[in-house]
Amino acid sequence: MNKIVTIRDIASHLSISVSTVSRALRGSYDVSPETRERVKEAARTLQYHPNYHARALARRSSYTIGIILPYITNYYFAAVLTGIEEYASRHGYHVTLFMTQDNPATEKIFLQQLSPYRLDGLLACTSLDNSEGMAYTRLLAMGLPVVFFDRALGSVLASRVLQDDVAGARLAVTHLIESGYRNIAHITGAVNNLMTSRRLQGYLQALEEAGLQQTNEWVIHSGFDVESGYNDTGRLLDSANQPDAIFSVNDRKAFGCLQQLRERKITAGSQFGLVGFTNEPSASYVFPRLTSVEEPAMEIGSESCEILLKHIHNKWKHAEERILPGRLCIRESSHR
Amino acid sequence: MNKIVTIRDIASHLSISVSTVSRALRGSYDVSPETRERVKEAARTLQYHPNYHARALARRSSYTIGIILPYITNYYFAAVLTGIEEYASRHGYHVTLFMTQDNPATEKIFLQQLSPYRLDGLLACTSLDNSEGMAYTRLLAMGLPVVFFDRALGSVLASRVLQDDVAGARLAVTHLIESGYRNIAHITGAVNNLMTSRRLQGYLQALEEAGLQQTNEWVIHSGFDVESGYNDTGRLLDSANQPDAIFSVNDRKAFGCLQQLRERKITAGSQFGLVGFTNEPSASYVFPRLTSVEEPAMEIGSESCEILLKHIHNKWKHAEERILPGRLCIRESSHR
DNA sequence: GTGAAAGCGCTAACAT
DNA sequence: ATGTTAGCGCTTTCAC
Repeated sequence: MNKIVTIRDIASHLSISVSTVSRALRGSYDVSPETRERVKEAARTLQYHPNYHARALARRSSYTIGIILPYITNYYFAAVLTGIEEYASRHGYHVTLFMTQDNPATEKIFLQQLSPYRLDGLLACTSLDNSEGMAYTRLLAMGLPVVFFDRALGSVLASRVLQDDVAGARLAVTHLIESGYRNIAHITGAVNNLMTSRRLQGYLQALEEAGLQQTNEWVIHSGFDVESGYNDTGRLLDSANQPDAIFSVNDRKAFGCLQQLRERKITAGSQFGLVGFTNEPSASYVFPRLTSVEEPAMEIGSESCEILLKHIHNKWKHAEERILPGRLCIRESSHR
Repeated sequence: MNKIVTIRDIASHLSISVSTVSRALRGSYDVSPETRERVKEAARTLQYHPNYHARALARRSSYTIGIILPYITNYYFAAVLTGIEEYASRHGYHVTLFMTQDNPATEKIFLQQLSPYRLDGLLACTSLDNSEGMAYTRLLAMGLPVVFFDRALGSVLASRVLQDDVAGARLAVTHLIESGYRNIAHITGAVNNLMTSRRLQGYLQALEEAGLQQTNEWVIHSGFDVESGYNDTGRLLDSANQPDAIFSVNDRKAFGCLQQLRERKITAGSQFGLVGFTNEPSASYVFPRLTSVEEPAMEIGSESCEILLKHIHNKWKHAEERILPGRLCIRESSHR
């Protein structure tokens, strides 16, 4: 590495003191316009580049936030992260990424490495099976602001940004009802999962509001993937009490559902209604195109980052919960 | 923020010197097992957390690498980034993310902020319209190792990891030919784009190898999105000289193609052959399921990170180019 | 408006 | 094997 140009070099080059250079460089107070210009000019010609670690050390703040999330190969998280990065970088913050692969052990390891001496704040989406918030509580106690997004630990007192799963699910199911479907099943994830239970709740509410009967038979809990959707739909269609529509907890399961329907020569969007959740781009590539509840992924990202920065700047002292509404994107799969 | 526990505190608590503590803490040489244990014990009880910025300042190395890329909402880049993050964190490196939105101006701004005083290395995928590599050359000259992935600037002498687009395209087209299709068109991106020209080259090679005639009519340049695929396919099917198969430069265009075929009641996978490129997950959600050339996205990520770390550790002095092969995933859309 | 000086927390010679 | 010490580059009182 070549010799490093520091503010000291600028100072001696200009025969002024380092403190003046320091002040001039971040265009701050108490420095005459002329000196400021001379300093900036010198910085340019000497090819000065600030050392962020030195700054972070002296200032005890690094202008860097950490993001903990399961993965980014699914559209939803990629969009959330995009929202975060965009907001953060627009406000002068950098973003370090920690991908847990949805593994609580990996998450824990990351968490143990972190501290306020490294990061100004943390945005986290916990692993699915993570139940204990100790590591987060420790970080908060050390003075590191934490904001949860999408998934939050109930045991940890921190701000959180979630989407309105209940309302979204109600929207979806009400739409199916209005389209003329009456026997609406719900395929969803594991029973103890928070997202599962919220979307189920919305499903049940919608049925109730419409005076439709609820049957346990029509609620199938399994995985969140395409194959589970395929299998769940198979089970429903094989049962004596066949539904004529399905509300799927997410798009991926809905894609599996489409496949199953296709194999049975059941036309989705006329004989059979289908609505998904997430509204990933592929929802409009499949056939028939999938009606889906759009999750406000980018907004979740940017709003959680906004809250985090407020915490960092000490604007907000206490935890806030923000719940963002979704929006129904109506396509062919829910026609009648 | 609470009072900070430093190695000095541990030292005085144990009545030993800070250097011993420092050495003991990163389990290094020249420290007796007993002291090491006592130090680690004290660190735990005193709730010591290392200050990475202080360390980075003293060591002139931050164990952090930067990633510049256009976006992550498409599957390919998300997978590459996953490969990078996984490799990096497994080797003790952290990853800071810079998303350019494929905008050269944004890219340039990021690049100007960066320096070896902040990062140990940089992994970059340049914006599509970026032609000038000055900023990268400057960084390299400052001693910051840079490795390009997926897209590289010809003008910059740095290592790069790319996929074998030519071979992949040849694979795709040869497969169509072997399936019995003879009139194979190619829908692709802008003429001056590097990916476009490489995949086109593979397409032409395959035709030539099979002794099939090449027609300019059957090569359509437009955008990379679904809609372009839809439109391009429309043009081809409206032309006097109709193809019976399409090799699409990517999956998204292929999805548009499927839509167009569907509207015209042309059955892909029997009347008409179709192969895409990328093999994103949705390739197997659509109907008929899309045959596609799988891009080794994760590997591109991990291998570029591997090369970068070698540069950082000064193992490799000069630039290396690595070209990874793809693999054809055969599904229904290319049957006959 | 500008300067001197004391750190920020850690590392790495060098000495012992 | 352990200690002493001089920084790493920047910020920030506190004087003037």
